[in-house]
This record gives sequence, C-alpha cells and structure tokens, in this order.
Amino acid sequence: MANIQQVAQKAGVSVATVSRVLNNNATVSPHTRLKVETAIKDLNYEPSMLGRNLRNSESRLLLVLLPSISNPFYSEIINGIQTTAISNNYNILLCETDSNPDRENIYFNMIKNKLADGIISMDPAVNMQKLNELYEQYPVIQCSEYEEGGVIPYVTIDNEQAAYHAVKHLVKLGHENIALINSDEKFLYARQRRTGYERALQEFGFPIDETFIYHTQELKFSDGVQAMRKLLQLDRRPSAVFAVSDTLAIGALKEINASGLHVPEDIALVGFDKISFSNMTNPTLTTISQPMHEMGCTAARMLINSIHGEKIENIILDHEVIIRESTMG
Amino acid sequence: MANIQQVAQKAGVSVATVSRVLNNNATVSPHTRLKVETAIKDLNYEPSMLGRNLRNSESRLLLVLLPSISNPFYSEIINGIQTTAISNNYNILLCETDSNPDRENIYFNMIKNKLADGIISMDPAVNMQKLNELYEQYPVIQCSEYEEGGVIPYVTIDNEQAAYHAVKHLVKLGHENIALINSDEKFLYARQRRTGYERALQEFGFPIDETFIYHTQELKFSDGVQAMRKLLQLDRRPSAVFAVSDTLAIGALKEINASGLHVPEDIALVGFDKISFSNMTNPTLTTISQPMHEMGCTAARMLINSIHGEKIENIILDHEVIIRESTMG
DNA sequence: AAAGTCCATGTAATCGATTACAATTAAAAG
DNA sequence: CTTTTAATTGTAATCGATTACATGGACTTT
Repeated sequence: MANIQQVAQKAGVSVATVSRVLNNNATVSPHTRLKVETAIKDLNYEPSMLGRNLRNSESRLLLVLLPSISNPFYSEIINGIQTTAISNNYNILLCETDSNPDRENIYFNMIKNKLADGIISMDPAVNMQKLNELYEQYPVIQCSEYEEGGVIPYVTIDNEQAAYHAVKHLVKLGHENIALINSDEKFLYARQRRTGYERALQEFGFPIDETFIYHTQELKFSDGVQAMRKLLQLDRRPSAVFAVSDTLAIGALKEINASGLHVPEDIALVGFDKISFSNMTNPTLTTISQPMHEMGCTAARMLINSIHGEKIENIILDHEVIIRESTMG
Repeated sequence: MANIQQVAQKAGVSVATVSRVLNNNATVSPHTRLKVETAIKDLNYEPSMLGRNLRNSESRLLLVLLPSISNPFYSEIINGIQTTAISNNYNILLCETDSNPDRENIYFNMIKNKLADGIISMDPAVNMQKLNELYEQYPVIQCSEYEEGGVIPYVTIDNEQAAYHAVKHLVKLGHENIALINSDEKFLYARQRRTGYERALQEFGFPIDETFIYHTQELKFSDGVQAMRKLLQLDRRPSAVFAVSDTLAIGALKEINASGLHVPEDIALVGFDKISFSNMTNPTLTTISQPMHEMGCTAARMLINSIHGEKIENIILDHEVIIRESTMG
C-alpha cells in the first residue's frame, strides 16, 4: 500500500536514499540505512514493480511459445527454463498457441507492448516470417525446433543422429524389417529423423521400403494407433517399429496389444522423447532421451544473454538411447 | 520504439487525444481520429503496457499456483483459466511451487509487488496461513483444493460424493472386497474421498476393512506400484481397487500386470481425474471425471470478478463416472 | 587557514501512459 | 446578435520508481 515517498518521509530522508537502500547501493551510511529499513518494516512497504519496470523499461518477463502444455514433452523443458529464469530474476509467461495464429499474434504483441523482454519459441508450427520480423527488433531464441539456414539462434539436438542410433539399436538386435512411424515431413525434425532412419538401414545393407514408412498428421495417441493398424495390415509385417514420439509409440503399443500380438516378442518398439509415461506402460518403452531440462536451461540462458545484448551461438546438445522392456526380448 | 509523445507530435495533436483514440474514447472527431491513426501506422507505434499499467496500477497478470506442471491433471484446468483470462484481457503466470516454500514466497511477493493482480491456488500443500494473510489484501481464489471452513472462495467438486459413486459402481458389478488406494489424509480431498468410499460400503452392508486401505506419500506412478504390491500380498486379495488418482491407478495396473494377473478379470480398477493417458493404457481406465476445463474457467471468472471488487460465492461443480475397460468384465 | 577531496544525501528530471479540469470553438437558443 | 450549451481538444498532474547532477559537510593537505 505504501509507496517510496511515504517511506522517505517516515525515515526523514529523500526518496533517492530509500531507492539506494532498496538497490543495495553502497553510498548509504549504516545509520541512514537502518532508519530506512525500520521505516520499510513499519509501513510494511513493498516496492512496486510497475514503477520500477517503467523506469527501467523492462518487464523481466520471458515469453515461452509452445503448441500445448498438456504435451508432456514440454514439461521438463519448461522446468529448465523456469529454473534459470527465476535465478536470474525473470519470470516466464507460458503461451499456448494451439497452433492458432490469433493466439500467436496476441503473444507477439506482448513483446511489442513491452510486456515481455524476449521470447523462446518451441512451436514447430510457428509463423516463421513473423518470428523473423520480431527477431529484427527483439531477443528471440528457438528451442528444439528451428529453421534450417535461418538467422534466429537455437538450441536443439542432432535429430538425424538420434534417429540413426534408435534404428541401429534395433538392427543390432537382429531386426531387418524396421518400420518408421514419422510425423508430417513439413517439420524439419521429421525430415531429419527420416534421414537418420535411412542412413542406419543403408549402412547395414537393408533396402528402404516405402510401405514401411507411415506419416501421421499429428503426434497424438490416436495417430499412433492408426499408423500401427496400417502397418499390421501389410503382407510382410515389420518386426520392429521406430516411432518419432513416445505418444505415437504408446498408440502403436495399444494397437499391437489389441491385435493379440506382444511387445517385444512379436514386434519391438522404440519411441522418442522419454516422456514420464514412457516407463509406466506395459512393457516399458525404449526411447531416445533428449536432455530436456538442460535444453530449457540453455534456451533461457541464451535468451537472457541476448537481452543483455550479447552475441549468441547455436547449441547442439547430446541425446541418449534409453533401453527398456519394449526392445528386450 | 515510438512513444505517445511522438505520435502526438506527428499527428499535430496532444498526447491526451492520442490516448483517447487508443482507448476508443467517444469524444474524438472522426477527422482527428484519422490523423492519429495515420500517425500510429506511420510510426509503427505500439502503446507501452509499462506506462499504462503504472498509471492504472494493475498488471493484468493472474498468478496460478500449482505443485507441478508435469502433472497432467492440471493441464485442462490451466487451459480453462487461460481461455477465460485472455478473453478478459488478462494473462496468466504459471507458478510451479514443487511444494517448496521458497518458491511459494517468490510468487506471493509478486502480488505484493504489484506484478500480479490476483492469485488462483491449486496447490494442496500451500501454506494456508500465508494464503489467508494474502487474502486480507488481495484477490485470492482456491481451485479444486480448499480449506474446510476457510474464508477464501473456492470452486471444486463434491469429492465425497464422487468417491461414493466410484465405489458404488464397483459394488454394482458384484465386488465385495474393494480396496482403496488413498493419498495422505492430511489433504482434505483424501479425507473426503475416504468418507465417500466408506459410505458406499456401509450402504450395501459391507464391513470396512482397514487392511484394504492404503495411504501413499504422493500421487506418483511409483506410489501406485508400491501400494498395489502391498495389497497383492494380503491373504484375502481385493477383487477391485479404487485409486484416488489416475497416476496411482496406472501404477497399480502396472503392478497387477507384473504379478501375472489381469484387469478387469482378476481385479477391477477405478482411477480419478480422467487424465489424457487414462485411455491410452491397456486396458483403458475407468475413472471419475472432473469438469476440469469448466473448473478453470470458473476459477478465472471468480478471480476477475473479485479483482473488480465483486462479492464471490463458492461453487461446486458436477463430476461424472467414465466407465471403460478396466471395469468391464 | 584556504583549497582540494571525498562521502553522504538531496533535488529534480525521467520512463510512457491516463485523466480531471480548463479552454476553445461551434452550434443552438432566445 | 448575444447568450447558452455541447462538443472537441489541450494542459498538466499523476502513477512509483531510478539516477544524473548538485550540494553541503568533514577531513586532508600544504
């Protein structure tokens, strides 16, 4: 309720001195400092960020753009972003776009309106033209998703190599008929993971069979179910499946069970992302783990550095193959 | 980049007039309005929320306190809150407390610092004393969780009745030995659900067997696994289990499968919350559905009304029993 | 003792908007 | 043709902080 004026009056000093105490400015005598601190306590004073932010022209808010919070893939990344943000005295504003351009616009405007100091985009469906425009004037970082040959700094993993490792793991187990459940190849990561899948097959001299590659619309459970249904209808049934997301893999698992087959005895299964539910399924799911927490921390650090005017380099983080029951015959 | 002064100068009017145009104030002649609008376009002007917020002493930000975003239970509620918030020109700040008092304090201070206009708490472990203190000065709403006999307005469901319906569903299927996997009874909802469980049993003349009631520390998958393990070691094995959260139920399911038993043939299973994964399990999970989206919308509406100085009444929403494979013999 | 330093504090401008009130002008009324 | 009244627009205070610069006093230095 009280403002800095009232504190100054009560302490018998000027507002400048109160401000100096608040900001731990060295040039205040211990005696005066004490008087001010007492007045602050007495009045139950809390500095208003509204005044401070206007004067400093900053909001200390970071925007995080993502398609949907209910997608568990993002949870850990958000955690990482938040941890780093808080320890740097920033806060994050989570922006669910639902891949809806109107929503996106609302949030882009928040940056222009000074309600946020920078933006981390994790939305694969983001309007890249607008994001690039924004980048000309404001700090922007892409996390996980990025534009090939673009100018906006990003942090991500090597999707091609990760898919390669997933498929190589299956090959080493003796599988020759390995299917791929991929998402729409309009997404860069989907193209990259397909390339990795093909490289692994080629390296071991297996042909690439287009009927073994299925593209889904989205990354939902039901897409996985549908994809697996198609794959099970093939004359030559795959003995292993690599799905580019855990949610798809869990859908595939459901369909395999429904058709009376068993994982991993009849079909081995590998997912991607190591979402928390991937070890709650039966059997637990072999998957590729991205260092999600670290990716979040890194993205936040990059953005904050960028806000401070530093030059930012792209960063590629390491992935890991998590071997669990769905590939352990 | 440009500010309201520059727009005023360019348009040849005063800043007051520009502000009137921005706020759609009626007392501006069409001719002047046009001049101003042209200047705004020419300069690419965007009003600064920092200035506006200071003047209006509001931040148009709502705080949402929750233990963890990765808990899918909260996803839909958050969605509801966000939808309502946005359509009222508010934004939400998601605050993960991890039930950590330090984190909580950071966020409580944001209210005092005017960085947020109000708070919705969904954290069962929230420090009620501090929340009550806050409520004396600032708008606060509790969502889903609340304090029995407390003064802070809340929106929730009838947990006792919901548990009663869950257990009654099992009784109707012919089960007599029904176990309860409950969470820590320091939580009000846990006590209420236990009461509902007992009322259903008593109504049908079944005794209440304490060995059939297991309390978990938290609501995690691993807690469900552990609980089920204990229940399976009993001399008289339950033929049905009601778990007070889907995550617990999914853990129980995993353990039942691991022990070679089948759901629902050997043991029927009911969860609570209808999280999205509850119909991705095998078998799909019978569960109690809370109207989560609606609960979120309601909480946000209550908070915004409260910010506008209105008097707020508590609201109890309806639940629903979702019957799926895990109870369909 | 005069001049120069340094330290602590105060004065007042500033950030970018909103808005009560004053001032101007034009239209309506007599 | 004056006087009212209404419709626009401008002036300046205000929200609550930060900070460059000015000021005054104590302490050195010569």
